[in-house]
Amino acid sequence: MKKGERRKQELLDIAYRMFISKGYENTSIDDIINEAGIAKGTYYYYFKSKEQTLEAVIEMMIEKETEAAVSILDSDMPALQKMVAIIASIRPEPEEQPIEGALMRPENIIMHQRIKQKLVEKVVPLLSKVVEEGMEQGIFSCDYIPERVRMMLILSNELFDEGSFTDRDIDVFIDITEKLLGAQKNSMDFIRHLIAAPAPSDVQTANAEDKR
Amino acid sequence: MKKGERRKQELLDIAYRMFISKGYENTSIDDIINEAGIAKGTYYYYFKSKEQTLEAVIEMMIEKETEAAVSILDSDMPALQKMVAIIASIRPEPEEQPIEGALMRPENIIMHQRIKQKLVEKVVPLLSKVVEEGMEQGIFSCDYIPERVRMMLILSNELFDEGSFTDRDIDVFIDITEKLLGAQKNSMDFIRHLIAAPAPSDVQTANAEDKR
DNA sequence: ACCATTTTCGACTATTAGTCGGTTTTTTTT
DNA sequence: AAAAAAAACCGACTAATAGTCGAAAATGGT
Repeated sequence: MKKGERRKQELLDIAYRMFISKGYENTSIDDIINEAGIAKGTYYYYFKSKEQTLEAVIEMMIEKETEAAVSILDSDMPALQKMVAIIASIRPEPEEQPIEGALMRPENIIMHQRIKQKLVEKVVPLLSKVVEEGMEQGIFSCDYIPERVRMMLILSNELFDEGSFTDRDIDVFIDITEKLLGAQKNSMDFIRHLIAAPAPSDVQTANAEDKR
Repeated sequence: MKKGERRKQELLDIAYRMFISKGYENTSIDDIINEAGIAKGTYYYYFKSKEQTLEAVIEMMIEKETEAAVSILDSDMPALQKMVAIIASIRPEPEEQPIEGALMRPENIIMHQRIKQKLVEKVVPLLSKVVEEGMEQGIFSCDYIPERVRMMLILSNELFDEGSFTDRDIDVFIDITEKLLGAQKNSMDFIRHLIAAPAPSDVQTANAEDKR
């Protein structure tokens, strides 16, 4: 009952790596089992189908990405800072960025799409909590919070996940986010640093800046 | 030089119908050629690959859907009315709605995604023109028009293409669209009629809060 | 009638997801 | 420790399917 779990995790890790690097469609079961050094039957002892493997892999990714967000939520920073931190935490890590933007390549649309969908699903309640806190702190002012948060996330996903966005996109996105949540003009300028910046660290400074 | 064109169109029509009704993934080349009564080789004489067939089918759909929009643009209604008409014209026809919401089913994500993407690409310039006209008419007031229009379309696609949206979603979408384009409060309520049929429009309360 | 071009054919290959009955390994029971 | 049961594993096999290829048939101009 223990060995099985380890094996399943091993297969999951391999699948994860291969899906990311070569894409879901371009990864065959044979690829996976060769890498793992096991037989076909063993693979299907652990997974009902390739499809289901994808499901599990995505589940795993989302889990990993949201657990950081949850701990941020439970901390006691001010709402805006939480927002910064959470949004930063759900941006895909560089290692997860498949080579040559493979995630955006046509053959990987499925995986990409699913990840986005699940991520939104998971993050909406978290960010909604933050917005509620922000309302108490007088930073935000709006109704229908989950719906608004969801739209914000959808927009951010669709606009910025693919590499091709402009400064104008960012400007408009900030503008609309502020209006969406009823925030002060320019109060959400920190978003700029979360998106475009090739600079690695500096998540802390984001908050420092918007108190002008 | 004539027969070929007809045949290609015929295959395209068959592929279109089958992709829509059974989904892209669930339609095999054999399905198509059986329906058409031709041999494998003939099919591949006209199409390089299944993938490329999908490309052509989508091209065809988009073309059909946008040509109506273009003629609306060229007419001389007031801007708001044009907007209504164009948005209405790009909503998928019932016949194109695959059975049982097949377009949203996982196996059809690819096709669905591509259609949305291409449609946005095509419609952004058209609606941008309308918004420009609307600005001259004093209805809208904003900068970065194409970016804003694009966001509006992305949101509408992601929110309303799948069946699962609420009245709240519509309310927030209207609110945000007005703010996005700098339109008068409630001036874009007509969107409600373009999206959902069932609900009576009494749920006006959404924006009552943030009037300041 | 002849040739070139276009169109058509269908058998064949290659890849791949998934199945199945049996074998080995591990754990539990006696 | 032996036997039984359960878990983990094996790999040959099936079925589906995208795509290839060389040859045959239709077409059209001269």
